[in-house]
Amino acid sequence: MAPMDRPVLPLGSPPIGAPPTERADAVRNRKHLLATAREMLAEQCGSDGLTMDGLAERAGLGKGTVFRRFGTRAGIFQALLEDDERDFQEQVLAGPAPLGPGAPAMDRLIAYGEARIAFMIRNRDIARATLDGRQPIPAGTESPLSRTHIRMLLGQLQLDGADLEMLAIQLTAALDGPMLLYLSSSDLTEPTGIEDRIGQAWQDLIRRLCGA
Amino acid sequence: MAPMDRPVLPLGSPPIGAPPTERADAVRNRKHLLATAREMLAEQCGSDGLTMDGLAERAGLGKGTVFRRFGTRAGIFQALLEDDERDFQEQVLAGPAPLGPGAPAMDRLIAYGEARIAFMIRNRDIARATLDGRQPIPAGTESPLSRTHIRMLLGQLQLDGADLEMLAIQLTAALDGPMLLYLSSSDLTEPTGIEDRIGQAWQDLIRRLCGA
DNA sequence: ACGATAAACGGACTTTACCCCGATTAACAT
DNA sequence: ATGTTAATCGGGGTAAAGTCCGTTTATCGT
Repeated sequence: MAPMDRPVLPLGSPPIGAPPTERADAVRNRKHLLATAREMLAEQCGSDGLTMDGLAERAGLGKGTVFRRFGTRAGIFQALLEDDERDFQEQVLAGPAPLGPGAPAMDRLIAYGEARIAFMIRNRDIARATLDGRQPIPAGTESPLSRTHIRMLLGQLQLDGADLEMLAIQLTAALDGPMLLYLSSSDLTEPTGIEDRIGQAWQDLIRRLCGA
Repeated sequence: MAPMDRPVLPLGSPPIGAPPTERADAVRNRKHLLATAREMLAEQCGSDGLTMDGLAERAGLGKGTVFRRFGTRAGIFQALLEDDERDFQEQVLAGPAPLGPGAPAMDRLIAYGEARIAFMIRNRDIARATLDGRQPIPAGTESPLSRTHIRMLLGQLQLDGADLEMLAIQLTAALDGPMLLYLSSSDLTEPTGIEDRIGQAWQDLIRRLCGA
């Protein structure tokens, strides 16, 4: 018999705990499902109308596969949003200042807020569909990026005596909350320049926070 | 034939547009349903386990009635939360300072935040269950009180040049967001004194905003 | 009191999210 | 190449949300 203590993990991929690699067909199926989901969203204009059965059938796969990949209906939208966040994230980590590195922390914070607001308005339907009242918490997906990035920038400001972790959570909520919870979809669609208004308010909030 | 231009509205009750009065049996049934819902929540410890069929059966009513009264599953939790908010609201409007009137606006704002945080932690299960990703927006229920009250207090502060409506929305989000979206239920249950920590962060946030 | 009317009731029906488990197939070592 | 293993695939099954419409009942004018 072969020894049982040889390393099973292929040395790569996500940390520990998650299955080391994802089988090739699984990867292929996930991409295919996400692409199909986007098609359906584009055609039917609205996150309703995207049903699990419908998605499975259109993708030519079994219903079980869809659920194993995404766990829940909200999970699909979380995956879609995560996907859209990828290049956004790259702009933040390595793009031009002030969104990217190189500018003073406060300027980056303001720039990040404005970019995030635009992103959330653009993707408001998908973002709202990630919410699921019966699931414990939207978990990872919901702005681990926002929270982490804001936390980092706060650390570079001179805010003595503040609980930076908690402040980061509050600011993340102040950033996403309006689009996620408090402004109706029609508010966000109106040509009133609501985006600029929210952005302006964010800038004002940050400036006051910094005592400037 | 009787003249058709006599007033049909019984001169009272909500503004215009809504049916003037609610029939007696409708009122009775709503109260009964809410009470039954509370019983079920208390017994089964958790907002799951409260099903529309189950509620209807236990209340001895038809399913159609439940849906006409509350529209949706989330609607039940919104009604429950609204109900719980009633006495909270009274403390705010007419209770002792600094939560009630009589204290400086900043003190009231801080006191309101702390009270609201405690309230949201106490009712976190119900509050989260009011969220429904497929519905346009949690609508009225979701903190018209918070937003309005915060807006009012902001008006009493000397924040020149701020968009007070939008700032009120952002602060409402900063207040409810942590419990609603970003802290897991286990975080909120831990005996770590998380409540004080969030409250402290809120106080700090408000003080910085006011430049103090 | 009583009849007309509009609202509320009730439960069967449809749709959809989510579960389960036997069949299938990729990944890897020999 | 090929056998072994473990994960994936697939689709039928369950339960719960939400809809519909015929029936019942409260309300109000006479």
